[in-house]
Amino acid sequence: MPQVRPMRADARRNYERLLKAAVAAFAEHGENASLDDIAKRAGVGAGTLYRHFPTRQELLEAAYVDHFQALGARAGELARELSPGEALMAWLNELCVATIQVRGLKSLLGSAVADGGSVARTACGASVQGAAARLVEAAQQEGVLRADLEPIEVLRLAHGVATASELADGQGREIQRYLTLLVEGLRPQQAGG
Amino acid sequence: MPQVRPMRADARRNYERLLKAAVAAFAEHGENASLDDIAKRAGVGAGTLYRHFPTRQELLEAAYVDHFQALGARAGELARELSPGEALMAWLNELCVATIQVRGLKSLLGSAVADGGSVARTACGASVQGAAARLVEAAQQEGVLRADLEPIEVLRLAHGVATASELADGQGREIQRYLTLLVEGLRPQQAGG
DNA sequence: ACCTGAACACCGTTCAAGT
DNA sequence: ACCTGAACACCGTTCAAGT
Repeated sequence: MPQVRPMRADARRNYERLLKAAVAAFAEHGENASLDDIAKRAGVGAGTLYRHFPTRQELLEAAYVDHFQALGARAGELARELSPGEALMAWLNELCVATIQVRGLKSLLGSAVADGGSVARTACGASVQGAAARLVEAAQQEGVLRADLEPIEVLRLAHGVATASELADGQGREIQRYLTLLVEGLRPQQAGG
Repeated sequence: MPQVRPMRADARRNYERLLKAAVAAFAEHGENASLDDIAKRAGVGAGTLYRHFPTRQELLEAAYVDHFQALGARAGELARELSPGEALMAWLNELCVATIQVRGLKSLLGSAVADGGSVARTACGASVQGAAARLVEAAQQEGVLRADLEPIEVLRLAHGVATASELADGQGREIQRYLTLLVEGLRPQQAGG
């Protein structure tokens, strides 16, 4: 393990200023917020931004790492409070709400579940995938979820539900309905089902 | 009805060149292809592009109108060849394939089913929505599709399935599987269902 | 009525010079 | 080792001048 050298004081301060400015800018303008503007807001040169965050993706991940961790932690809470099936549904619902309502988060969540996505093994992707794996497996053992589903497939389908809900009203009032449709299927329900 | 004045000969020629260049550029670089490059390829000034197509969206719609009409026509063919349930499934499958595989088409299909989308009442949006309405209603009358579904909801969910499939492999090998999951639901299948 | 292309504003990215 | 900010390339959009 190579020692991680501590940052020089000015570097550390600039890093934190950049992160703070990025969080604000992404929240305000979405994932395509101007990098130049972020550097300006942080009071640093453009080159300094690139030194700390060579790609927009890396800056996005750093800006949203708290959200990802919160989603992961939330899975544990729900698993303690609810039955496996209910916990999975409740968590997917919150995931979809965050996907739509937290500006800039959607593309990051998308790449966290994309095939070969660069985020897949970062802290961000890992926490969401780990949470999904635990909830999905518990629901499968209870027999309330198809056994042939991979956790990442459930995440991808939830991303699809969020996308569909976003098309419906841009806010997320249809998330519950579309999630239910996904779980129950589009075929007519059996009487007494 | 105001008479539509025929275009001046040079204007008409430029319009067609722009459209041809746009089709090629969108196919090559996706929906964000450079407008400046399109004008250059067409051999016209940038201003001429804006005169004919004031927004990127309008140029996109013009470039993909054939695809939309083909999708609409395809619904009729499938309705003649298959049962209502099968026709709907087959058409949604083709729709998802086009969503993923035809470069530049996805965002246009998205806005065609978005709430209050500007495309909703253009020829593009109308042909897809009309096709979906006929297939959905036929399937509902056969009793193979939930009666509480609006056609546009089915289109939105299909867009979600396409998105999920795109995350899976970028091509569409999972479309059939994810569509089936949507129709049958994520709950375990009943024995003999 | 339509076209051209220069002009402007904005953004991402790099890099020489500075500390 | 890190920072600054000018420089470059690229793009979208507008508009004065031209036919």
